[in-house]
Amino acid sequence: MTITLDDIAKASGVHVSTVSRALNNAYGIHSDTRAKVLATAKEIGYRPNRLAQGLARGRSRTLGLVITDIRNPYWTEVARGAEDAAFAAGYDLVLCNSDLDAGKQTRYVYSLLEKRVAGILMNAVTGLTRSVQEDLAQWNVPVVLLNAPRKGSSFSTVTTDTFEGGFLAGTYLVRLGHKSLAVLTGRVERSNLTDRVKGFMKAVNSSGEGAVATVVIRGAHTSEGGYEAAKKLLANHPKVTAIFAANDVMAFGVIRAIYEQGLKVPENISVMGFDNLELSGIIRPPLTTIQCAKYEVGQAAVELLLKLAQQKDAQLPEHLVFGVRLVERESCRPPCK
Amino acid sequence: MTITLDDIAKASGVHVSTVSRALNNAYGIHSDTRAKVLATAKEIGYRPNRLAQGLARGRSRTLGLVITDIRNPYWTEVARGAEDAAFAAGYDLVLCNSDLDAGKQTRYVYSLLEKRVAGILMNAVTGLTRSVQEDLAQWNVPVVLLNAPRKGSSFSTVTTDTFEGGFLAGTYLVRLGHKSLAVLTGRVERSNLTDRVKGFMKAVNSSGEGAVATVVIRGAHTSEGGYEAAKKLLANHPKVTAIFAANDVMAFGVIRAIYEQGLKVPENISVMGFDNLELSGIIRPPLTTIQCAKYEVGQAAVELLLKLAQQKDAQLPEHLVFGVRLVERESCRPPCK
DNA sequence: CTGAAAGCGCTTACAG
DNA sequence: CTGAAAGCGCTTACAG
Repeated sequence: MTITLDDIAKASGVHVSTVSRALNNAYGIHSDTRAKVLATAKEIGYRPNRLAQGLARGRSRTLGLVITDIRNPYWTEVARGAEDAAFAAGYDLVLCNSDLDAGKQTRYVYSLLEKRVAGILMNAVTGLTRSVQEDLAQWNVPVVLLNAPRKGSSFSTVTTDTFEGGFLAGTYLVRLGHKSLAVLTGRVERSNLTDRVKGFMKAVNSSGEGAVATVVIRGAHTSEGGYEAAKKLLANHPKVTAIFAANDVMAFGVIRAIYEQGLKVPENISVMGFDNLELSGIIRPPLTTIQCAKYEVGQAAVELLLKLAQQKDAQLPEHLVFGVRLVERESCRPPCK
Repeated sequence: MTITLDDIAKASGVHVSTVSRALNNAYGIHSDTRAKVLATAKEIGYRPNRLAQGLARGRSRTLGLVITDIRNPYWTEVARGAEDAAFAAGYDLVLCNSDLDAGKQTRYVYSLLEKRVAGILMNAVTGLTRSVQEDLAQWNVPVVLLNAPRKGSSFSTVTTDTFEGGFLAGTYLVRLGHKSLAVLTGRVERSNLTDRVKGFMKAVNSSGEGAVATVVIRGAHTSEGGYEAAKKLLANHPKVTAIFAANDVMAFGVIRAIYEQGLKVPENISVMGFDNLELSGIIRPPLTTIQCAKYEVGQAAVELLLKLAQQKDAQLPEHLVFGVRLVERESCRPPCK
């Protein structure tokens, strides 16, 4: 039923190995032969069996993308960039939502390995036990991490300068005159968030303006998480005049919580996000936030992965960092006295 | 370097075919043998080569998901539902963003076919030429479409009752007292949108209230598309008091355009969406919209796909339709006189 | 430049 | 219940 190399071989009167070479554009093939093979392949509607190809070559043209959750708009953008780059290179992308669950993450990784993927893009290896991480390194399949590099790790990374982003945010709010600031961040495991918090803290504490950002509240990095964290914050720390949410989605929840209390943004409380999602410019008030690469991160990560995959043996890990920029919109202003 | 069935066979003193049967839990294996094989497999860290398995079995445990764009939150939800269902069944999901581009769609389909996927989930087959569609049917791989069934098509579908959704929206706005309504919809090819517009029109025209919804403006089904369409509408049809956007994302853009004109929602103009995205309850004003299944659509589509894949030969197509429900929030009210 | 053969790592009738 | 063998559809040294 399905058409194989052998069918082309018979139809064009050459050996199957010659057909293979012609199709793969290998050296040492007479151009007439190649032309004939290509023509009959097209004529009889040949479609290569990628499974057989992968088995023979020892590697498939597939990439794995393991992220927390595709529903987080940040990852959605990253995924789109990754998929576009993969498609452009003739690879396809397997989507894996780990929910940052160690068990799922591990299962995904082994599943990808078993498929002999050409490379793996991952959110983070936090959650993978040391033994799984070693296993992963043993398999000698290129891995690019999408979070900040950890010292001693052998994995490459493509990421954003989140520390700088946090620093910009902190500097901006302090300049606006805020003295009592709060940070809403995600769970501890997400080192990314920690970096932006560190940057923010540094800006606030080193400003010499007497501003303080003692309040750090942790919640899920979702709009619901932001909402809950903000409610807690408003109840316990009424003097806070500016809130830095660790990402825009959390900021959306923060704004909702503030309005529910009968307060307004930015009149009563300033709110800043991080990520600059498309929607952040659309909601009201338009959100002041930190612009960072998302699509480009996914794209660059795939390109790096493919480059690593091209190389013979394991190489030194590479680290790519994208810059950030503050996007001033309407959700922040000086505190009212 | 990699561990194969043969290694297990040697290590446990049985033939490779016995190892295969033990691992696959086939009938007619002595339980002691199985136990021993399983134990040594685990001990030496065996990982099956899915490529070889797929080749031998003639099918891989992979599913393809071809959608317009993962960045559209509607598809994001569908994709997550699909991925969860696939993961639960031990399959993985290849993500394909077609942008509704005929060429890309075609390339994706063939790419999936070449990988011998167990099934394909697709946005729509519009864009595929008749010959590609026939080709697809020939391959005998189950396909589930995520849009309304077309008569004469042999593909199964899992979808939402968008006509009813449009009807609910129209009925609601007319009851509120609106006489001059507008619809903002997407490009013509997206039959889904057409159905919801038809339902809306029917409700308005059959209301007996003298309401009219003549204005239909087409734009991209993105927030930008909604923004542009609304600007045009506001300029040319100042009497319109209610706008039905074909999806929530467009509605976000509509609201932005209205505020930019110095008007307010719902004070001056009511706005309704369709989809009930998570963000629709978070923005201000919270959006009145039509709730429809998204995650569940993806999930059900994968389950149907897997069911079809289980069956021997081609079956009659199945059609699953999810119901809808109006979610009343704050973006609509009676028109001011 | 091309053919013949072995091999990639599994599965699955076929014997026994 | 288990072994031996053929086969899935390619690729790739090895000869010539």
